[in-house]
Amino acid sequence: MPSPTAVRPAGPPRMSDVARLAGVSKMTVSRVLAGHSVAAETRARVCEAIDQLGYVADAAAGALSSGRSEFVAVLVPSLSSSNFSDTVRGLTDALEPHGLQLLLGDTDYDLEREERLVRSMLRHQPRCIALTGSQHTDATRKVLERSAIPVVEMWDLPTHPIDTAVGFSNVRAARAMVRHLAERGYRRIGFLVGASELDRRGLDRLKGYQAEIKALGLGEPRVVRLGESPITMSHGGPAMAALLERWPDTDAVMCVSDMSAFGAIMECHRRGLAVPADIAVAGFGNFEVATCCHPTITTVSVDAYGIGRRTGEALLAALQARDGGGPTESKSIQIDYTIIPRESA
Amino acid sequence: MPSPTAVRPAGPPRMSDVARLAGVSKMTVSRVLAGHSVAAETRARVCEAIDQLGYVADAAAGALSSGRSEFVAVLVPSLSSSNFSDTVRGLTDALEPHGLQLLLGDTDYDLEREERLVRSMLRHQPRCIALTGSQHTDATRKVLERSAIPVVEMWDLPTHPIDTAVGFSNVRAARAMVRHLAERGYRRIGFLVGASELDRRGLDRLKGYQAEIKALGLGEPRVVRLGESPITMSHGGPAMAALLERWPDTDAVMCVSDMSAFGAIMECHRRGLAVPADIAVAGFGNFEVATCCHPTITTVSVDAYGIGRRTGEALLAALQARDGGGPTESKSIQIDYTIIPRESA
DNA sequence: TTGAAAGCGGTACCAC
DNA sequence: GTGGTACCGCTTTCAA
Repeated sequence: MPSPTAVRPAGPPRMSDVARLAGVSKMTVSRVLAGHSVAAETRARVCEAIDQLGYVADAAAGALSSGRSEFVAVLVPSLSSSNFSDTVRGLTDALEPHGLQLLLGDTDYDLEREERLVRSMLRHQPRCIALTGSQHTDATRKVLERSAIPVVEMWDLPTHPIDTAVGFSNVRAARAMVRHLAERGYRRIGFLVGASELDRRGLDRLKGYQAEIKALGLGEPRVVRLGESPITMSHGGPAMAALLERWPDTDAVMCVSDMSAFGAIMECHRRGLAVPADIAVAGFGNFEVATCCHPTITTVSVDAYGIGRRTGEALLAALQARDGGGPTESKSIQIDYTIIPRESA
Repeated sequence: MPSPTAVRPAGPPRMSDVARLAGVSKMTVSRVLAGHSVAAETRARVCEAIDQLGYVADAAAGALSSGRSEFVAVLVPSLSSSNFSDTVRGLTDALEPHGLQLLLGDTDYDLEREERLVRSMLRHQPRCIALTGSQHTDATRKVLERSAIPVVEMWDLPTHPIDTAVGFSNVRAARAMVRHLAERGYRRIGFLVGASELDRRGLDRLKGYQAEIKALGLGEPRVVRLGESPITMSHGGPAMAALLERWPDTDAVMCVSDMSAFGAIMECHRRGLAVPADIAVAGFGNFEVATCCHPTITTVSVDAYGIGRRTGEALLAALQARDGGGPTESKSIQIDYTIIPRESA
């Protein structure tokens, strides 16, 4: 025996329910929610009704109706790398206060997967999107262009960014580290990096290493390529072993990340090699392990959080420019990096 | 001079555009997209039109119309902890093949923030939601109940789960580790943990430590509470220092996580203490650092990925049960943990 | 300051 | 197998 007024089967309350309870129209409820001007008394009644019903506005309906979602799509290669989770935090801090909701995905260093994720996220009509790196499939580029939303590429400074880029030159950062080691008197410098072609930032660091070794006339590069991205702590040990096997007289090792450097140092401990007395080790990224490890690790500090923060700000600026009808000017935003000398090199 | 056919201002193509180009109705396009039965030839024409226009279906419209989104809300305390990012990966692997999209948020170990995020995510009408831990504000519980979607709590086995739980007893796991150390002959066992009241899993481990120390008659507990969650590598050093200051004759230390244990071991290195000869150290979580560190760290291995995976499966089951009209049976799913003896203890 | 009507872009449902 | 129609829940627009 259904009561004559209760027609809807059940389900959560709707805006019309709130309106009825408050004795106003849907529009007034909508205005209260949007923070538009409504008589204080009316507003109070509406708020009370909302509370009483536990009303939660449907974002999908709102997005459909207004033609704008509150999503920002964000793609990083790996969520478990502290690098990228710091970047995500920066993005969150920049965007959340503006009522934007991150739609997060990890590509697992796989460009095909990136493409799938981009497509999937685009279905939700994000206001803008942040990608990591400058390498994307042609299809990804095309679909992004067609979507016509602001795009920021992070962690790199591509020569031809899709739109805006926030990052630094991994090539130059690596060169700076080679110079640092050379200035300390090291001459037989090796480099440990992953074997995968997918980690462009790692490959850029390798390229920088090779270039500077050549520029300084330090002989043949001593490169060990081993393991998959993301490079983790387990990488450094075997890579260091391989390096010492092939070039036993190596006096310094640069690693593609602090994770690898840590593994390398532990391998030295196991072999009874003193760091840096017998062999110096340098990392990249200034991860926490670099400061906690014994010895502490000389590294390149990159402001991962800042990359996220600046990316968020760039996206906001692009959205505002768009709303204001202003020109969407694309640019490259350079993030600083610093060599941090510590005990290991 | 706008052409007479081009009425819409611009914007991305719509389903009606695809339909017109393919010479079919919107419904047929919709069916093609949904994989329903459509004549092969018709389907081909529609697909071609989709390709040609670069059409991307609007998920918000679909969700509104069908009354079901493809979102799964997921809340973890911290994205940068490898524990939780492994869990997220497990969830992704379980849910993505079913076309579900993760809506990810990190609470930063803050229950108020969790409440805000839950509210915010609920606006998107997620099909279900996974939370971390068993502690939530009353408002969070209420709003979840009202939402009437399946809820899974991860990483813990609450006595009164909201709905379903996937986890293990942190109390019992910690007790097991105390027993392990006692069996190895250690008697003056300390415990390092964060000072915050917010990390319930850490506090449960502390509780387990205290209970087992008492049960075994190992004297007064030696507890150092220091630092904020999430506990990172930087925690262990100062905490170890504080412990040795207060109880210099300590012969073994349990840490709330491997991160802390690593920091503690490095502190021992700095002080010239041999691990485990002078002092044993045990961790929790079986993080990568535990296997790479020298000495390798004795720890409690927890299947973080499995928690995510099982949670995803539980959510899928709940959704199916719901669709099938079956009863939504709530339950606790127990995840295994194992003591892994290594060099450090 | 408030309300009524139209419609956002899809899908469910029922005819054909 | 395919098309027409109503409608999901909200915001826009315009009128009162």
